[in-house]
Amino acid sequence: MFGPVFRRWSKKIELSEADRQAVMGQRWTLRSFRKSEYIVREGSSATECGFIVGGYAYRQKVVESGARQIMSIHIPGEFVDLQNSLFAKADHNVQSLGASTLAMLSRRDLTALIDQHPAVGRALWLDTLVDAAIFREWVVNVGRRDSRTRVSHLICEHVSRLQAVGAGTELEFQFPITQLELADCTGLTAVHVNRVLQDLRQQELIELRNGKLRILDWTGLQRTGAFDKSYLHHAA
Amino acid sequence: MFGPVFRRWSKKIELSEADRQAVMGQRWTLRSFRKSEYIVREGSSATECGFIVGGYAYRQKVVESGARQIMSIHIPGEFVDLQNSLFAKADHNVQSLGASTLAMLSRRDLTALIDQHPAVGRALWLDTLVDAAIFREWVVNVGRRDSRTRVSHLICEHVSRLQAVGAGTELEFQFPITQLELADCTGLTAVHVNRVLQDLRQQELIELRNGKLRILDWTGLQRTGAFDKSYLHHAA
DNA sequence: CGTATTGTTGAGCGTAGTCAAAGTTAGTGG
DNA sequence: CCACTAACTTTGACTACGCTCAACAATACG
Repeated sequence: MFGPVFRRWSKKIELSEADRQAVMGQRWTLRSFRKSEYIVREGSSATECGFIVGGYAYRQKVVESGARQIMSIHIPGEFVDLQNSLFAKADHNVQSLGASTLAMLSRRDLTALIDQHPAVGRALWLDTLVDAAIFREWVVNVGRRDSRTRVSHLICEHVSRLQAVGAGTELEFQFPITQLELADCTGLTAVHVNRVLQDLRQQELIELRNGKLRILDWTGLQRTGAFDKSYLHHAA
Repeated sequence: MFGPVFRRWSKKIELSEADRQAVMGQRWTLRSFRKSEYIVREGSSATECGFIVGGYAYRQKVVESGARQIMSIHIPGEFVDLQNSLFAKADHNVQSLGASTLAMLSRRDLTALIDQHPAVGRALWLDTLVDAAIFREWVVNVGRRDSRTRVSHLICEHVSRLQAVGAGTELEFQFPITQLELADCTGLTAVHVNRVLQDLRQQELIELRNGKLRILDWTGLQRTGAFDKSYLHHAA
């Protein structure tokens, strides 16, 4: 359960065995979420904070017109509502992408943990800095790239992050994202995403079907997506 | 010189007199930048870190096609390359908007300061969390709002942040942003920004001319920009 | 005073959006 | 296990918002 968390942290900071034990020794509560279920709601005061054990989750905001914009997708081992729980009120929503399981900890326990183990606090800080780098990249993606590049870039980022926590170099993942969600990630419409996906499939770059993503040409996909992973700050 | 910094921090965290003295006692170096001059370059390893004393700066990335996307604009009192200096390599550029002056500190001094004064470290962490909230809002702005709303929202954010550091409730600011820069903030072209600005002027919402911004109708502007400042986390 | 930068205008175009309907897959309960 | 339904994907025709290109005007600047 803690594997992905420590694997991620180990690339950025060294934790002592005591730090690790402290993290594992917390009173984590496992909670399951169904597809599209809300994990955190904008405006609520988060009393809990947690990381993903299985599945995916995304951050999201809904604008006046009713349109939704997704701002990031999170994978196992990542904390999803740290930012929200450190502020008085959550400024965005978090939803489950497909079904997911999270390990939750009370805000109180979390602050105590950070106080007693500064290295853990530092790790969490670095996490939020990487998160910020990813948000910046998304501004660029949505602001200055065409539809094909946008969608490809998104896929590249996701695959690259999975690889970094050791999901291996597999070229076939379970990725239960719908075209509507993909559209909300890229600032496009579902109809247009559909056309882009057909194009990418025809170019034999990827195949995304029935919640399963298959990378057919990883190099070509990175080229098409103008992807340079340095903003992810994966050591090595 | 430190006024805006402490004014901002005081809304989120309490600093002791010792903390404050420690900050002011550092060996800050003042540096001036000309319009559009680079403050940090992508790929460089930042050895210094600093905050804006006067003027503005923005974060930016250039994509393959040569297009530039601006990801945030920073005002006096804000730290601009904290994120970059905590990583091995900067993952984006920082440029001066108009002429600006920054107070710089070596990375080494900064880390020492944080270690000796945890409250200062905490304040900086909260800063980066607010930064992240702003990046998220920009993703939404660029991804899901039409051009008029986008430009209005950007202006609202800027004014709102200035007010928060006590630039008063003035309705006329010096804001030396060009239409090209505005376009790079919003993911539009300079030509289209020009047309949007004419529209906003005609609707008697704002007037932006010769580097001077005048708010004619603050309520109307917020409505047009679908602006809700809660994501800025200004206490009170 | 001359030159570079920025702002403005117009005409035509194209990427992505809208709307609507049919086809497909997944999920649920009888 | 099948039937029914809801969610998602695909297709086509048409539209529109914002882009491109190009030229000219105004402003800032050295």
